Amino acid sequence: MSDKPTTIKEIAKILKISVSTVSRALNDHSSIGLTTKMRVKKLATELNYEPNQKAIQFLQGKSHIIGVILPELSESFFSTAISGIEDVAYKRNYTVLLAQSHDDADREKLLVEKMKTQRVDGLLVSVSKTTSTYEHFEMFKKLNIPVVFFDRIPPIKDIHYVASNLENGTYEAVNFLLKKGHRTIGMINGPTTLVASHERKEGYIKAMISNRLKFDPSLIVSCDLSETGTIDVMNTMLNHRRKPTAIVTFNDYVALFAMRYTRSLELEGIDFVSYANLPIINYMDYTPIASVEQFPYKQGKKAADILIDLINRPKNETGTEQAYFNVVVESELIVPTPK
Amino acid sequence: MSDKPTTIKEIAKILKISVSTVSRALNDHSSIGLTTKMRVKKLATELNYEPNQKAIQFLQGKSHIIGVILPELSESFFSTAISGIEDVAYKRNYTVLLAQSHDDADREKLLVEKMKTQRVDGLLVSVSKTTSTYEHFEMFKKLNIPVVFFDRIPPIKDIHYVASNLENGTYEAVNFLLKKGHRTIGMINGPTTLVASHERKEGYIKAMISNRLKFDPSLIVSCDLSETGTIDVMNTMLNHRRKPTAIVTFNDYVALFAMRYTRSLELEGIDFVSYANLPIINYMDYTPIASVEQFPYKQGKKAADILIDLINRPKNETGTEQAYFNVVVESELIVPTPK
DNA sequence: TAATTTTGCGCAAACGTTTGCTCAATGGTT
DNA sequence: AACCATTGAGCAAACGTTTGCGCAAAATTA
Repeated sequence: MSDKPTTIKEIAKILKISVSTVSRALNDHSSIGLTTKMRVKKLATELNYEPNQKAIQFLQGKSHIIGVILPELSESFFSTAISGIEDVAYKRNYTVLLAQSHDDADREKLLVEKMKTQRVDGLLVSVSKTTSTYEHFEMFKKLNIPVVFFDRIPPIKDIHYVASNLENGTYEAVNFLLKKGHRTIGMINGPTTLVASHERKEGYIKAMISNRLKFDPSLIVSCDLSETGTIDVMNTMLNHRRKPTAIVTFNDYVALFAMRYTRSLELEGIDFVSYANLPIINYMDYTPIASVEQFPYKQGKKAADILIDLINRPKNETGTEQAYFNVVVESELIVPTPK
Repeated sequence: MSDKPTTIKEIAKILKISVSTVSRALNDHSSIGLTTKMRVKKLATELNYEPNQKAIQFLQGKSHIIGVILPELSESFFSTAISGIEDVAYKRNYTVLLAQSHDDADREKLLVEKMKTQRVDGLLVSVSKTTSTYEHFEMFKKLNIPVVFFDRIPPIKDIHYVASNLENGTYEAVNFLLKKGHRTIGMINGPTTLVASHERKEGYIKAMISNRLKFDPSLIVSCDLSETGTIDVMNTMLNHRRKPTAIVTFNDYVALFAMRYTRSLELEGIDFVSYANLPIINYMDYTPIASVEQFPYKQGKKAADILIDLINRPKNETGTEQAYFNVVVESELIVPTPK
């Protein structure tokens, strides 16, 4: 019966016109008469015709697939981002080829190869923590396949990327705490190698300065983000000559560790502000009083949009300087309304 | 330079042999001489040849894409499952076309259409909460495209599915609580329409009976899984003539709601056991003392494997009864070792 | 009315690969 | 020496669609 999908040929045969006419009619080409168009379209819908994407993609040398390589699909930040990527891809008629590196540089490299084999039209990557070489990405550039980095940006030049700017979010966070009356605000920052750590620090400083307060560098401490590391820096904080009454932490995990620790010491009254990684925070008993939202969904959308734009940009004339998209998604302080 | 990928044609031209010979040589066809094979393969690797998947897929009428429709990508259960699906698809050379229904039946229907348009070779679905009609899936059956349901199974006949059996996990959970000395065990179950609710109940009953205890149906209450709903049923529980000393909850969210509520009443000493949805539970202060693991990763893997098997099964001779895969992944009680 | 433009449509090539068929050359058997 | 089997390789079709080019008929202009 309806076993094999209808093709353009069959429509042509039934209507006794040529395949090309049918094709053009369906694509609303200007050189086809209105009546013919109508007839073709009518029959097409009757026969439930749907163009064979494979054939089109093959013919046009486009796979209409974008590769997405992320460290961990099951991490909330990334799965939310995927959600955004998928929504855009869907809307723009692209397919998402998904892969996860599990934060392993070797596997990541393999995946990049695989993506090449699959002839993806573009690549969206959040690099693994352990990635230290980047030739596999350079290769894509040579092949003229656009690559957009996303959230975790490698430290190389001439790349497209989308990342969140944590400076202003942090600024708002610190400002919020200042407005609440806090004067001694600690910050548990991440490793100094991360761009993200630097941005957080800048935001902190900016907030202090704009409130005409002196910036005390010793109130910002680096942390390896583990639980024991967090406890260590908390001890430093709590023994500081100026004991903070509020603390900004690098992420939700650190916040939870720190809060758990202070409670175990039966310390009360320290306000925590964090960066939103965990939607589940809504279900918890003790949570930061505010958090900086990084909009992973939005970031994913943006990155996908840029990638697809790049894929469809007019052939870059050789010799012309290539422009690089460096998009920054602003972060924002979210203060939950108490229920 | 290396702008356009190498094709089989170029290899043929360089070696002054025909395209078909090259193709066969690369595919280790028996009718090609060893020397020719060697020459071809050597040049192929030198030229970095990689077959154009699109062309092959087009020619063979196979897209090598499996569609995956899930309610929410960012929910941990599903993103973990995806992880498993992706790993299998990757290994078996399939591409995952991802889409999320956001638990909206209409969107789900649209997505199914889209999948059809994209000519997926197979479909993996966890149906949305609001889905109540299933013709769009029937259509796939007519087109001879296999569909495997997964975790959330629609209540219709003659389908392939993979789901977890919660009966034995629940049995273990209740048993565990009984061993701990509890005699009055409550259960906050989900809507009675769900298969999952039924299985949980069966497991509960089985555990009671095998311990020679009387089963009290009034200790099992249905809940809409919302926070207010949870509080309602908790009130019922707490005012029960036999107040439970332990409660099995439908999922982690319900457990958290319930635990928060009991703490707000300054009630202590009720043990909770839940079903593992949330990895983040490790970071929390108050958690269930045990949980039933449903192995979403394993389920995803299994479902993907079955789907791809179905895709590649020999053409089902008309008239032959079709066999349906109904795979059950056993659940298991996990008791965290206290740190 | 003749010359020109416009309109509407068909022909055929192209995309990269696989595969059934054909066929020549080689080697082995009577 | 005549015959057959095997081996190795080429020809060409096929998959479904798009698109440049060509061409006839109709419509417009001069």
